[in-house]
Amino acid sequence: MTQRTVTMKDVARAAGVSVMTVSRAFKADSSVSAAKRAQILKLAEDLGYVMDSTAANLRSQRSDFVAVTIPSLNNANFADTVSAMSEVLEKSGMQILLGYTNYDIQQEERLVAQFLQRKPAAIVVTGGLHTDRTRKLLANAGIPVVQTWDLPADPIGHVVGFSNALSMEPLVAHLHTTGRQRIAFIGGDATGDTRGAERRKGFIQSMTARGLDANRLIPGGQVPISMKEGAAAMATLLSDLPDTDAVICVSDLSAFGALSECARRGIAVPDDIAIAGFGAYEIAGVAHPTITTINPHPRRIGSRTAELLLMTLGKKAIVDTMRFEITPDFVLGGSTASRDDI
Amino acid sequence: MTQRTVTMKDVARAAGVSVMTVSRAFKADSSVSAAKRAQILKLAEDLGYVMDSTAANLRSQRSDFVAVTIPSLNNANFADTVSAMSEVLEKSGMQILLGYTNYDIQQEERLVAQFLQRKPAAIVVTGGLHTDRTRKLLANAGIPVVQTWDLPADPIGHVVGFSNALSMEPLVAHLHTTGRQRIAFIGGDATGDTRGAERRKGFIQSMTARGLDANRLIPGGQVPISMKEGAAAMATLLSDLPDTDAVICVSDLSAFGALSECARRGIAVPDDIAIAGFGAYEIAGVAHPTITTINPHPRRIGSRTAELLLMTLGKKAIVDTMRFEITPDFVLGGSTASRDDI
DNA sequence: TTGAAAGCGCTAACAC
DNA sequence: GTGTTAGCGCTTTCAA
Repeated sequence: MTQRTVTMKDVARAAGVSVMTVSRAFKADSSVSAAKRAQILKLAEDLGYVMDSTAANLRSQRSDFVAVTIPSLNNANFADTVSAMSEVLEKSGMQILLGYTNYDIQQEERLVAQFLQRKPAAIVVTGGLHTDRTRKLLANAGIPVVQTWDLPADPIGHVVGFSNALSMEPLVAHLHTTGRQRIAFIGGDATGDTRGAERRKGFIQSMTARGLDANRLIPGGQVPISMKEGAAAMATLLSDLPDTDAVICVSDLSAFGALSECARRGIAVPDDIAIAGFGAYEIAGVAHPTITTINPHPRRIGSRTAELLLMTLGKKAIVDTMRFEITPDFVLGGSTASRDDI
Repeated sequence: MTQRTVTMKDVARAAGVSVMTVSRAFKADSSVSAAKRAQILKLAEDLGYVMDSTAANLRSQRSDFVAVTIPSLNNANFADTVSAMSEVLEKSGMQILLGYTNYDIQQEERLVAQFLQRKPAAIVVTGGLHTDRTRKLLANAGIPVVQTWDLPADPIGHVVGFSNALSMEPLVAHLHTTGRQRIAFIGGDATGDTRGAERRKGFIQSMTARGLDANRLIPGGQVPISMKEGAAAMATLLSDLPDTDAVICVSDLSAFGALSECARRGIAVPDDIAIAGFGAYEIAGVAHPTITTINPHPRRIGSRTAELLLMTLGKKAIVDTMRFEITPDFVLGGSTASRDDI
């Protein structure tokens, strides 16, 4: 419980060397004799020395961490993206500074401003919609910027994402070709969830392109639309538009809520109504029946982002921006089996 | 895209004042004239100035962030704890530096070491089991330490948690008094998940105290035991010990997996077998039937921790350690309804 | 209310 | 291989 913190100077004095030698002993690639290094590291450990990376970063004018903002901590898909990113980055000795925006671009602005004060090596944000000030801060930060989980029309820097709108097409195609005609959409109306809104927009486009009625839109409520809200929306759908024969939900969580509401009411899925989701969350593969969904490959988004950063950070200047497009995959579940198959 | 970063000096020159005045203008409580402050802040914004908190922290020898480690990002309960903590802390202008250990105390050691290099104002860890070096690092850090989600016998600093072992008692009591005799336990065997292990231990104690057989223990597999593993464990249970009439799962996620396995096999819950979980995850309230569970109040753990820190950080020295015990609540669901009720 | 000087702990740059 | 000097951008301290 010593109160004065042990500094490099203390270690240097104890080892009878200069602080510079101690500094070098802590860097792998330097030119300290092996014996001296071992002695210094041992001594440092005994003294309880902890390097002050605040000072190191200030002096060297660089840091070994990447700032990342996600909409919500409590979302397995974003968590997977961050985990995968982290696994790649930590191999190069980099860390992630994680923050969440609560699906609020004002909150994002505050977070980005705070993060930039810490001088990260790069910054990764989720989505392509930001406040003007956030855009300005990011553009002027002088570090690599990556926007993920989206394909912004007017990107700030690098992009690793997919089209949320186009991701709905395989679902609509599948439902239509398996004989569904009156297809509804749950969610995508929540303020802040731009990706959900994009998916609803894509649903409308795909329906309209097929000459199907795209007006069966059920609001999902507060962002992030959860299981309970999915169940409530399903209840609304069943009472307002009882002839609906299929429903696409903005995520698997709401789809599971919808599914459980059907179970509760004794409505057969997929016989009476087909249900599809988005995200390929674990529950889609475990629910009974399993839920047809779209896998946007969250881990791939994370690892591609990390690889991109490792490439870029080697360079002295930000030469040009890159754009990685991820292709979401259709995942067939029991919840949309065609009636003929039953 | 200017490459040289704008510093306080640049702002000072532009405003025709000293850097000290600029510095003061950025602190709320200082003594700069209102007009000058407004002018300086405006100028700073125009120049794209971003304060370097690396330098500020180094000079002032303090920081405005709290380091937090959790076992996994992908866990709604830990996410809730962090969210609640964050909401309280940000009112005092503090931020959270979040890292996850992947349920591995070696990984935790690395993370704690890295976090301490950044000189956080305090550090919060999940659980009470750490490597010797982690304990030493935490004890010597000279900052408040909080262990959460557990009640360690030999705490390092403050504690905000509950007894995972004792949390099983209400479940066993409930199942026993509603006529269940042959009760199994799924999970709690995964290396790294000490809280799961504690719950299994508590299950055995509660069963033994009632003179019930506590040997129906089904391994859940890799940590964190998920829905799929819960389903697989249920399959094992049903084939190995078919006369089992109730099962407690280490978490609601595995409980839901178990429930869905029963649905798949046409086994009636709770008629043929009762299922209970732990954690009061959203799915427990949405599944059909709803799942009986224990609510450990993850948000309360987070907000209590944050309040404790705000109290402590005001003081100059760490005076004495505090211990907040959270009381988990029993939540009755349909998955354990007594047979007479059916 | 404002400014000048000093220095937080470390590393870049250069010397030997 | 090792040491010396200077200084990263800010805030503490003291003076005016």
